[in-house]
Amino acid sequence: MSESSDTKSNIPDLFLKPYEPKEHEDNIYKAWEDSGYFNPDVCIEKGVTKTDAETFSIVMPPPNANGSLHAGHALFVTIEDIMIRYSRMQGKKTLWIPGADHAGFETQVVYEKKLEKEGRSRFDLTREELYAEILDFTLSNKSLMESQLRQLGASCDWSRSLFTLDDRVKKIVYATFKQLETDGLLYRGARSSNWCPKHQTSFSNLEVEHEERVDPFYYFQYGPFVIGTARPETKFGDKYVVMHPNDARYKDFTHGQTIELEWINGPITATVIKDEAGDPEMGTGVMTITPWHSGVDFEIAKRHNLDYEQIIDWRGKLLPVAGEFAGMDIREARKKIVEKLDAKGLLVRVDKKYEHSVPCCYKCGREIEPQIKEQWFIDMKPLAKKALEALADKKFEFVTERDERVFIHWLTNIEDWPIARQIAWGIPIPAKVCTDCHHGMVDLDNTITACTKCGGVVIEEPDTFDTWFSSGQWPLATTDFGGLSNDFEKFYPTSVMETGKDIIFFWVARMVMLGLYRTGDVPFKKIYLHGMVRDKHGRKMSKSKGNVISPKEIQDKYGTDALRMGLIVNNAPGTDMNLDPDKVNAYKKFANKLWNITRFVLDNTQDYTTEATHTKEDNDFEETYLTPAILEITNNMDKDRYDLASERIYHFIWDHFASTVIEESKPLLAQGGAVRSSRQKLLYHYLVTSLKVLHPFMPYVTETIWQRLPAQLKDSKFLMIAKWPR
RNA sequence: GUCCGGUUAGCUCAGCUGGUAGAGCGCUACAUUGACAUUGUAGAGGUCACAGGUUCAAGUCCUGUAUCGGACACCA
Repeated sequence: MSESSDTKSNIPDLFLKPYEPKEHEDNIYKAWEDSGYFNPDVCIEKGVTKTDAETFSIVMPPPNANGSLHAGHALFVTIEDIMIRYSRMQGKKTLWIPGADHAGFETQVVYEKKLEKEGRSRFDLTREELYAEILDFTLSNKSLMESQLRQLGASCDWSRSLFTLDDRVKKIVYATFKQLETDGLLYRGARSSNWCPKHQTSFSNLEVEHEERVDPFYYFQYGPFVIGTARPETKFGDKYVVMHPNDARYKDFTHGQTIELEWINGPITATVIKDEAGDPEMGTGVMTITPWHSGVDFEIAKRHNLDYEQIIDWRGKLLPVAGEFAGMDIREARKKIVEKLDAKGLLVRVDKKYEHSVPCCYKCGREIEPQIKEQWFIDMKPLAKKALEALADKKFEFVTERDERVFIHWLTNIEDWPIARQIAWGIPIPAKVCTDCHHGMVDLDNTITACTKCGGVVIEEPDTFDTWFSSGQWPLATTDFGGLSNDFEKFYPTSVMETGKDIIFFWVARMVMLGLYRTGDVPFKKIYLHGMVRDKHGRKMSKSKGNVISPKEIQDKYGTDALRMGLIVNNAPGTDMNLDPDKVNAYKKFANKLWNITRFVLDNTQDYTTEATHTKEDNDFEETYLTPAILEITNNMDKDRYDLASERIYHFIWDHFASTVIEESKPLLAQGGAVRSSRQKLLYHYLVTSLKVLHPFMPYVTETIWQRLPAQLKDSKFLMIAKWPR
């Protein structure tokens, strides 16, 4: 072929070797980032996006900056990047704001484990020292985490990246804290709280897991009564005996009546309390109460204005009230106390198979010890009411409808939120506490020197915020609410909140409530919740099972595009998805298939000129197959069914484009003349369309190919900003 | 206890507003200097958990059963 120039004939040669992801991904990402097109302002500046274009924005759930990204991160990055790239190709003003989470308690736990390995302990360090060490640790992890986000192909706007401890965040969080006080929605009070004796902090109910257990249930003689308990170690201070007012068995006892009886460490005086909390069906229908170490008991005590006393200290050891058992760990004391009561003839019987659920620390599994503690609480009912109204008014919606009912249920039954944590790693609570009357005062400017209520001496609040309190305001911080830029006006409410369904209460619900509270508007219009990533047999990934698959190792082996496809195809929104390396491998092959398709097309179109026109047959062919395919794919994209869209694209390219169109083209191309040039035009059209619709899913291989296509075929320099086909 | 989901090919899962089943992997046989062995062609394999019901017609809607799982709440 004398007329083909050297440069032309070299083009297919670029595709001679199989597609090797590692050779291209880093360069492609760098080219994207350098182009500035991740930033919508740059897109407008350079004429890629129209000034009056529709806006599409997502706030990224900031990954914890305390380790490597796991498969769950890879999933959310993929879903959100698909949304973002699709939106950008549709010409929308598209913004994806990345960030990093200091992840308060989570990170402190990770760091404590690291300390333990080094033979150190958090309790050897001052708060300031611990904070400084964790900050170093977090910042170095943050950059590692960000480079992993880049490798996954996240087309987010790094110029707007935010860290949850940045001043901008604190400023908003503090203002919210103050406003809550002003509006009477913040209070400090003694309440039963979930205390972890290992981690030395309290938790909200969401951070407590309930473990099903079978334990012995002991019946003891308590004066004239037989009481049942699974927790003998709390019984030292029990001097109230409670029963239902209508329980006929105990009608001879009257409320307030005192009874002398022999107990663990000698004779005591007990008082009879008639309260409807006493369940006649449970045990003997009689119980003693330990208000300091049981939320329910505390409520009973408050109703009847009873005394309460701490029995177990903050480390889980018995206090002097336990007499000879003082200082003993409760886990050990339990047996010993039963032995002693048995020796005294007070053990009536033991039911060995008592099934119940025990509250445990979600992090270490240690039994939660309820403790009365002065705590900061937010009155959630008014906030929840607004959120429910906004949902009813369709201010926002759920993609996965079944989550809506779960959301409503939780908000309807919401409890007050304890927002203080007794840990160093977090945003300090800007407040003073009165040492006399325990009144708490928000003090943003550090100006309060005496109690505003009683004039007493105040001390600085040592606790930090629950990390979800600040995270709950993340959409405000990332869109620069109250700041100098006009991002808030442009991008709030954001278009979609995409995150894991495991944090629907922790995070999503609180963002809705706090967003509404501060701005009067919801933080996002749509909620897309994904499930958990499991191993290929559907088992939860865990280190102990040894079935953890890191995104990095999958990317190294099969490429980022293949990983993304493996996470998306055939995985319906909101369902748990299983990551199978064999499936990922199938998409590695697919990338290569596309690579070779390109090679074939370029090989057979070197004499193509843009003046070529379609024959009627080819025109009809496109109308019959290509146009409906684009329509169907686009429809599924618009319905957030990326699982269906990606599968359709896969089969369109492999079964239709490669197996049918290309095969049928071979003899037609050989005919030459108008038939040949028409086919060339059709092949190009198929190729360009395929690259475009596949790009949100497999951005690297499609962009790599795009960069190697002749300029005459392209409507933009980068596929990333090319026009979505119609 | 309250609520929610699943049960479809050997494995992992799709199947939208009802019309006698699909994908990936795996398996079997054959092909191969032909854009691609990271391939092609052909094929085996499913009474769609079970029992009733609605319907001309039910994985697809209703009721119940079994079984697995999840969320929330909670106990003495």
